[in-house]
Amino acid sequence: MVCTADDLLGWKDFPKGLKVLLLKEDGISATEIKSKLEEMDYIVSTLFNLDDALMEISNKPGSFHVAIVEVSTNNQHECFKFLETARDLPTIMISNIQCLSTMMKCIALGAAEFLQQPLSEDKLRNIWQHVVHKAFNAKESDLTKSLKPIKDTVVSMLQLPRETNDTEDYNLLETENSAQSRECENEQSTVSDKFPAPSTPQLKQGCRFSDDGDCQDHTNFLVDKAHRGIEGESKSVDTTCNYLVAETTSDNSLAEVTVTVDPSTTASEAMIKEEDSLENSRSGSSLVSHPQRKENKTDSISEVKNPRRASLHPNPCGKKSNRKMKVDWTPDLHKRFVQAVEQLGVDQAIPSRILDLMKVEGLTRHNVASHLQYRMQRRHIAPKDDDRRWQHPRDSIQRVYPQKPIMAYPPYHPNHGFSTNQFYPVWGHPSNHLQNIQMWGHPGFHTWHPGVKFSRTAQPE
DNA sequence: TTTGAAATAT
DNA sequence: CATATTTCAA
Repeated sequence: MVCTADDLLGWKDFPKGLKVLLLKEDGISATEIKSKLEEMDYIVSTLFNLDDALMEISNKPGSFHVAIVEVSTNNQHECFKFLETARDLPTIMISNIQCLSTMMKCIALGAAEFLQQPLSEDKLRNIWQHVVHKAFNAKESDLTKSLKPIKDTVVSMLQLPRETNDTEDYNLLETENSAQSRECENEQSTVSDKFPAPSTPQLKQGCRFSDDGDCQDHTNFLVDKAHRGIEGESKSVDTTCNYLVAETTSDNSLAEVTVTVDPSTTASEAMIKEEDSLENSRSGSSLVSHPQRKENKTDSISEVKNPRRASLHPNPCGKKSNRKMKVDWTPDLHKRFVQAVEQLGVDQAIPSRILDLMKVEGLTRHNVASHLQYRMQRRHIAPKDDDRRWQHPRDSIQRVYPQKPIMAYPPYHPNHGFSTNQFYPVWGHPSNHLQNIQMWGHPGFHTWHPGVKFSRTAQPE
């Protein structure tokens, strides 16, 4: 092993020490590539035929981080076999031939990338990306001994120093956000913590960390995303990142689009909502970043964090607000909320589940709970107006429940048109808001008693 | 630990 | 007042 988890701190120049298996029949150019890679501090083992290579990886499983395999017209079969055998090893195909079907087959068999020769330095230098990609896509249990340290390292690099100290940081985050636009290039000791996070239109800046249990740091988010397959199978490792974002279109339907975000510009999109802020441009409300105050749950690498960071960013306002910034419940955000609730049905519509369904990064369960409560109260006080605002004109997800609203209905009803203008969210028919309150409070209680008010606790009026 | 309601803050 | 967060008891 090049590096164990304990070596993390010592792993200064990240790609350094990654072990590369080079399978290439042409010894001369193999040597060339090898030496180039070694200049970049990769550790290269050259194998000249398939059998040796396969033996190497089977004898010492986990002893390579990445493989580079040359495919030619003659050895395709062998290459395919390699790919099939070495599924766990990120494998980069290199070739002098340009055969689409060969390329496709390689990729289909799991090749990480197909590179045309000659190989540029950049291509070679960046092969580590596939290792990281692999490390993050593999299930925790599948992480080999060689992959685990990689992941840990990357995690530690992405880890935010700011999470230990509280309040001070988020003001600086704001200032940073405006200016940090291109801080992505030279990361060494101060590794970027602005790793571009996926963002939704509502949440233009994807870096909001909450301090409670809902906190998902970027790393976790990425991992999570990978596990859910949201990001798709894209193995291409580029300098840009593909993000899947949800976009609310004008007709109120939720569409998913993939956008390509250049990491260097992502942050410029960040917008912080603050009372004095120069008007947030319309397009985006935004969640804002938070002070981190309590424990950091980043067990394994907690000591990696960089305490200097805090002092780097004096709090310009001297303001010590521990209070979280408000979440701006934009119509779009609210829409997602409503849809989540509808999908769940009233029985299941509890904050944590709603939160799950909403899939809005940075939003906390508390936010959702609060919103839930608030909306319910509103409903109680001013049912009419509010209800109107809740409805989604062309969105047929909503149903009218003339009778007892029971939950069991399919999650989506894409184009179900209603001709009535009596659209009310399942939980909130204006004339029944009291009952609804009762129902929300007591999911198990199914009898519907119009006009009877229930509440869990006495309501001081 | 999570929830809904109540208390507060902005 | 509106609307969010925080607190708190269950």
